[in-house]
Amino acid sequence: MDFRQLTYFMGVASELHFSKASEKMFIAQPALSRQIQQLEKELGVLLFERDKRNVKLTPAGEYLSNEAQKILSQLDHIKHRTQLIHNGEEGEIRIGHPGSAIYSVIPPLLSALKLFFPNIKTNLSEMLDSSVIEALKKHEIDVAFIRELHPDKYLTSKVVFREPFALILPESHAINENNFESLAQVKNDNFILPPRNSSSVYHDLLLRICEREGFLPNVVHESNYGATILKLVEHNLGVSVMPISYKFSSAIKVKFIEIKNVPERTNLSIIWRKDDTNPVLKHFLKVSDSLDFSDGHLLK
Amino acid sequence: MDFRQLTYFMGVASELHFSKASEKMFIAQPALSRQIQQLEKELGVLLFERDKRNVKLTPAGEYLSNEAQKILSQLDHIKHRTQLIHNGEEGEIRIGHPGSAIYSVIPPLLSALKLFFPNIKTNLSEMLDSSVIEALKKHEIDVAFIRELHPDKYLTSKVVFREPFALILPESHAINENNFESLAQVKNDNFILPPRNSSSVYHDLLLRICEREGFLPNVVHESNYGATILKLVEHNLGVSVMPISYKFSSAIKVKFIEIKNVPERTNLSIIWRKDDTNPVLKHFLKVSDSLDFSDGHLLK
DNA sequence: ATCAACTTATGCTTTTTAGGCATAAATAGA
DNA sequence: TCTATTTATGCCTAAAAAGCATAAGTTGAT
Repeated sequence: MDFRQLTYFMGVASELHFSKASEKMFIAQPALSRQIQQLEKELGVLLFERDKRNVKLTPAGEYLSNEAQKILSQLDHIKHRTQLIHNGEEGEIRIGHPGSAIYSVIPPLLSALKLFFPNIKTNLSEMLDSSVIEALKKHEIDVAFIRELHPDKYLTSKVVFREPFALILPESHAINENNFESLAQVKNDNFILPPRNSSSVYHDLLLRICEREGFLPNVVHESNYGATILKLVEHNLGVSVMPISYKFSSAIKVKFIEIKNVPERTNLSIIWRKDDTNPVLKHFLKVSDSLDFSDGHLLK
Repeated sequence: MDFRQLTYFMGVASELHFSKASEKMFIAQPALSRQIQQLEKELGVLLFERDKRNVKLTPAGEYLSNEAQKILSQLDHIKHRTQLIHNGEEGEIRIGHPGSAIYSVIPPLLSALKLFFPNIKTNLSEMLDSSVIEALKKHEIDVAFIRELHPDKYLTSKVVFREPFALILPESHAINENNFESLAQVKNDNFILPPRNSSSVYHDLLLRICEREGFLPNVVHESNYGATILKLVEHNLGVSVMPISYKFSSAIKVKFIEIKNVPERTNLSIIWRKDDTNPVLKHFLKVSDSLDFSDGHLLK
């Protein structure tokens, strides 16, 4: 049973006339007759009752024509969707990201993606930098945002966003936007930071700044999650330094004071498998290229 | 896109290895490679990523393999059911019948049909003899039970059941099983019968009997429907003569007295289109042939 | 009754497609 | 570097499909 035969069968079934059907399908009538005969022979089923004058469907033919109709249109549909997927216009992309990215690049990126590729689904997983590499290699995600880059043979990455740090203070803290001048002013405060091993960027950059200011921060609490750190600050357990995009996290009773007049910035990079040929990824990268994540642009 | 190609594609998709797949499907590996290439070319879609060492599905190939799987098994199913229908083991038969047949041949016939052909559906339409011929010719029904035969070029019929008449009396009537001897005893009663034009059998047979007994029945009500006649008798509006199988209609307050000692009988025939090739009909006729509807057998 | 018109089936030939074999090309691993 | 492995390509053969001519059967008109 061949799709060609099935198509021919549908032609005859709708015309109930071999000659007319053969014209419509641009083949000679004997060829058509024989294809139908073959189909009937293969099935062991008479599909048409024909005398020399009239052609009509048998009950089995009736049934087959209904079902074949469905199958053929399903097939068209599948063909079409396969092509969409090939072109990357349909599909899913699984994105790993640090919590902070939710406050910066992710919203405009998803909007743009939806706009240009309405049939691409996204699947977001918040994860720590330390899990991202493994998740990519295990094919658990297709692309990720990451703050800290480790060169890797199988991965490619690109910086997409660069932002200053902010000093995070409890509402009641004496320092504010107006009287803040440098980190030296909090040299005696307790600090809450991510653990050194899971995220060396903050540490190293912060240490560099502090070093210039002539002190070492006294870390009394550690947490991997930005939201947790914010809560601890809110409860007066210390101060912190975080990417300024956390300002948009609607954290309450906490002050964000941009640390200006220092060169240090934190990067957000996008990272993916070098050999990933999924066309959806290409579109994702294209869309993220097209957006302007330049410093501050998204932080208004 | 060809059914064969899809099957080959599924073979490679499940093995992810052209050579192994080709062995499993008993064709040479180059032939298989080429068929996949053709499919890819036709779709304009890369289905496998192959380097010289590994073969894996692209996202589009992944999608297609899921869908093709479904399509192929659907197709198997359809093939099978088409064959069942061809063999008459599946399908529907639409049966026209007079109300009375519900009390005689229909129950055992449907049971037997269900037993031997569990996938044949039946569709019963109660109709008057006068509608049956037209309904058959319009293909509204496939077969019918009928009391009165009119020879017809396009129809074939066969008597399947023969039964005596019964005298139908209201419960209060003086005559009963014991004192009944002949119809002459009700010669002065009012009669309720079907109209002469719609069903001449009762009339003609009844008139023949009455004639022998030396009277003419006085018809005061007419109805086409047995159930109606029984109701009228129940309400003391007259007496009637009907096929004895109405005894099983659970009519209440009505007496059925078999008219013995007369040769007249009413036939129930089965009738169908001579040229009907529907295999379900063949089975239906075979089953009805196999049942013993001999006089009285079903009337215990 | 015969003939013309029409419709599907069959015989034969050509064209197209599929499949096989040998082998190239490429790559991983010893 | 060599071997084993695996997919792709060239070329030929075999099978299948399609075309053309025409047979065979049926209907309806003259």
